[in-house]
Amino acid sequence: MTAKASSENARDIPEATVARLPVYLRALVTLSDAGTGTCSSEELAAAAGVNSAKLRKDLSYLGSYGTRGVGYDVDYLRYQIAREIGVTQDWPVVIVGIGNLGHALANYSGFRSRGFRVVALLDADPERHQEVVAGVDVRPFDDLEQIVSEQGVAIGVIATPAVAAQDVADRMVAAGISSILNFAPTVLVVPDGVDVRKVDLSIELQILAYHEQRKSQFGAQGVTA
Amino acid sequence: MTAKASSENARDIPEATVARLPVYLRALVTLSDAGTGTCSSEELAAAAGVNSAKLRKDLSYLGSYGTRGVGYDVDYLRYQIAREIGVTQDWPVVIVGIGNLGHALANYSGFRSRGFRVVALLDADPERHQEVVAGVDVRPFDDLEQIVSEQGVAIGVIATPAVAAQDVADRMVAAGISSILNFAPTVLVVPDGVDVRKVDLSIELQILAYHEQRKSQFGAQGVTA
DNA sequence: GCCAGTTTGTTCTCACGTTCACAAACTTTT
DNA sequence: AAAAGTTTGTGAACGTGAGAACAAACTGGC
Repeated sequence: MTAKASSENARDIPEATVARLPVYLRALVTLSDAGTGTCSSEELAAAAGVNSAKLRKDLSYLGSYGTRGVGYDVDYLRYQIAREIGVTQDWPVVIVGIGNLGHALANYSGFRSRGFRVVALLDADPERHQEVVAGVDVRPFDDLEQIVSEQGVAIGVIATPAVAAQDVADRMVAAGISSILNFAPTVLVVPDGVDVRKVDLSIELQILAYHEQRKSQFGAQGVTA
Repeated sequence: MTAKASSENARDIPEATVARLPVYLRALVTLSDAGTGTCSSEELAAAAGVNSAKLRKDLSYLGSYGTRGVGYDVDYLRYQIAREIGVTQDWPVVIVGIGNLGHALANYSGFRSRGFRVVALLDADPERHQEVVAGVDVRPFDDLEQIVSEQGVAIGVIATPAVAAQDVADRMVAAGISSILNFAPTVLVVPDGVDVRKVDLSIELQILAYHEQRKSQFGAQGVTA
């Protein structure tokens, strides 16, 4: 903790905005594919499922890419957001844990088409090392370090059982990975400088259950997210 | 939009707190399994990966379940949180779309053990109707209405391709489902009173990519979530 | 060239969420 | 029984996010 390291940089995009940029990007891709050349903040906001004031404010953090009285050029804005997120070039990704979920992730076409390339599938179980999933063959977990350094991997995905997740994370960090997407239902402890995002299926259901329970208690009351 | 329907109820738990309750619950289950009878807010906070002041404030919305100078009774607090979330009894759930991801979800043991029961797997493709996944057989999507009404299903999971998701959601809502967990990369439009939560794999990766890109630009600076 | 219409970018205000700090309430020791 | 030590529950300060509202900047018609 050297000092207040922040705020030297002009562009400080709020976290809430960063989380929405990929949604806008997807909406823009859809519009572009439909042949739309220009769109207003109102249209794009509708496509992204947010309110237009919020959309305009979010976009204003990136710069002034719209034209007053006209709207946004779809392809131009699409490129600017992709550049800001950093998905104009591909990110190599390793997936560890090739169970049911790992299979699904390896086969998910949305990764490839959105700036990510699965360069390796790793599993500790030797029985799986013969398998080929989505055109990539499953390799021993011990190959991690080699793959990470050779391919310059910065992002790792953990799809192992909960008990193994922390060990996998430790090895990933030691190997040089600095961003982890964790599907295992565990809290990961990582050093400063390493980002972790978690996706927890049962937590999402539990949140729904909470609201569902309340709906049935009193008059219906939705929290349409 | 009839009126400001809120605030008639005493217990109004903030959304941010609701999202963390399942995390606390999981930590408590782990502690309980390890034989721990009592824990302080500091310990539980560490296990849940949050700061202890936040934990205490979150718990205070539920009531006063701790003892000053002592801490929390693990099993008692566990029950109270489970009751508040509504997972003391099982919720029947239907999963629509039995592709790779649907398979993974159907096999996910974390649902069953955390208050959810997969009562049906539905898919529009007749080729899949012979399959049995995780002990449940795959049935035609058209059986939705019957299953929902017979089993009293309130929660639906969408694991279809993006193009089908909105149609599935519409059918679910019409059949009486009022909470949807959406894995398809689309913005769903639903009536008031229906909750939607979305899990988007590629968006999570894109958020990581954004931070990763900034790390390599300047001095390392983590946003350890 | 001016005026009416449109749409962005931004300011202001309010609500929500986080963290600190401490009094209240309990246990243990003397 | 009083004092010293713990730990919760909460009030108050601070920071972040959301939405309304409007000025600034553009287009197109006359």
